[in-house]
Amino acid sequence: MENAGEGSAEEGTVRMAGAQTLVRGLEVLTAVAHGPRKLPDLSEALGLTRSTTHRLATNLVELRFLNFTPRVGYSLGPKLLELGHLASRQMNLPRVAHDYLVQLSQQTGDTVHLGIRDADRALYLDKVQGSRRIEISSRIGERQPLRSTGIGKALLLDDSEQSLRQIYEDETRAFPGYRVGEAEWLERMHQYQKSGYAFDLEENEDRIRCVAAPIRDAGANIIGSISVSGAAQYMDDARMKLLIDQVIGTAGAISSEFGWASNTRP
Amino acid sequence: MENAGEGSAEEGTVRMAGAQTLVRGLEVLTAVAHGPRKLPDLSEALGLTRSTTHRLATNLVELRFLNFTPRVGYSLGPKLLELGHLASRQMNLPRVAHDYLVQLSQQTGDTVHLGIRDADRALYLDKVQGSRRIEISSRIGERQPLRSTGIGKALLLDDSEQSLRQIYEDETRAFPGYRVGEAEWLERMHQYQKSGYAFDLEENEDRIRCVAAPIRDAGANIIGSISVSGAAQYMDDARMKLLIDQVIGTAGAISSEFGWASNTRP
DNA sequence: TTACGAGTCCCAATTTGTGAGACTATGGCG
DNA sequence: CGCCATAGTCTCACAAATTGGGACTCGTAA
Repeated sequence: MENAGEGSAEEGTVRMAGAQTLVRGLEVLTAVAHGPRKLPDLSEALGLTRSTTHRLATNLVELRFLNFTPRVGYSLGPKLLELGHLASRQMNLPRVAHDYLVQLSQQTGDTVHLGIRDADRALYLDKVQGSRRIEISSRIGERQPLRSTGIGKALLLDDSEQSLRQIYEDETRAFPGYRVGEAEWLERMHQYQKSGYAFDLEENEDRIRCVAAPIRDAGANIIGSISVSGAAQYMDDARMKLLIDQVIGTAGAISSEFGWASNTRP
Repeated sequence: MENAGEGSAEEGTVRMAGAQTLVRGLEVLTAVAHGPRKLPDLSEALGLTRSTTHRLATNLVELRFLNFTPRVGYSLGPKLLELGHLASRQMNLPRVAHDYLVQLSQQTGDTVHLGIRDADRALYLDKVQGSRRIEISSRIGERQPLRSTGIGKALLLDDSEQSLRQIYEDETRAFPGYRVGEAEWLERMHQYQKSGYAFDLEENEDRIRCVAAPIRDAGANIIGSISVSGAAQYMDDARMKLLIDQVIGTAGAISSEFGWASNTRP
């Protein structure tokens, strides 16, 4: 009852339901994505004849999905810029992320949060309650400090040293009494930045620990973050270590909905 | 020598060389661009049967060019974000614009410039000499003031009142002796902002007048500008008025290479 | 000049896409 | 509580659209 039983994801070219021409055309598109290509390169890369490739490419050019520059090759066209931009307007993080959050919550049994950066605070956009009987005192729409929450720290993973200092000091002014000193905090943040995740070790709320990771868009910019939070009794160091992969994995899956591809290099 | 003689751009569905399925699929894509659509809407809008539309859409979803949300409809997918982003990396203004500049220069007989904003100055990236025997003392790579050049003013057409004042005052400090007063200048800029073009009335260089217009990207941001410059003797008010449409037209054509679509509304 | 590579075009064979409609699932309404 | 309406999914026989071999045209390099 599955569609196309032999769905072994070989290498891009999976067998699909009746739209060969469309699929091939779009494959041309993605083949060109990695840099301008000439017709023979394309036809070889896709395993198509020159005729077919040419017809496809010509149509894509006429519809402005590709540019053609004689003696240079085909490159991505304006229509993709246009659609890409419109796509980013249509996406919205909470809607796209929600299902992933639910799934992560079920896998871990813990409460999962989604947040974005709102000026100099972390703004909580979604919360999926875990199965354990622990209440976490966060609410959707609430703004929390960046420096002491998992969500917040994950949002800072691309910030410069200077920017981090700035934030730490601003928040110290606004909320005194944070128990991690500046040097120590910066040290930890550097570690998190290298590793691609962040912890909250009962810093923001007593007895609550979190594992968090950033969500990125097509430009690799951090557009949000997720965290798994639990009572310290369930969150010993060993378990937090285990959660890292799951949290990064889920964040990565959401990121790829926003066009992020781990192999995007300038 | 033209491509496709009968190119009356009726309404999306133009007849083209052998790739119906591809074209239809891409039409589905652009139909979804204007907001999430349900299957029946799509099939009616494109004049296709439900079956066909569904097959196309399904394939687009599998390739991540579309998202499907039950009970909501189809929306643009992550792959478009990804390709849009890559496309913007492949584009570069001078290369894309050059041919348009040459064409505009030939049409008008005047010298045409291309510039971008570089911090608080206008940076000249390209210059196409006109047919008249007039030397204009600009050079590619040169940085000029924003407030007194056509190129510069066109770059400011989206700036706020506050930002304009700031720039005027900064440049007054750097280059005293500009003959247009602040109030007058702001007044003119407001007029230009409303109209979508800008003049340089011998402000930057004696006896030289320009007509300029901005180039926009998919997000409607101003990414550069072009200007037609000529000796004042050839550039009376009447001729400048006539040039406006040509300059705006050329700027618009370049803009559309960058995914700008005049009908892009939030 | 010849040779070559890249792009363009043509046409018969047939693979592939098409559309009518049956079928399923889901939510709203009487 | 069950029935209708709506949205989406799937199948199949037919025919239309796509395919690819190869010929043709440029323009550049040798």
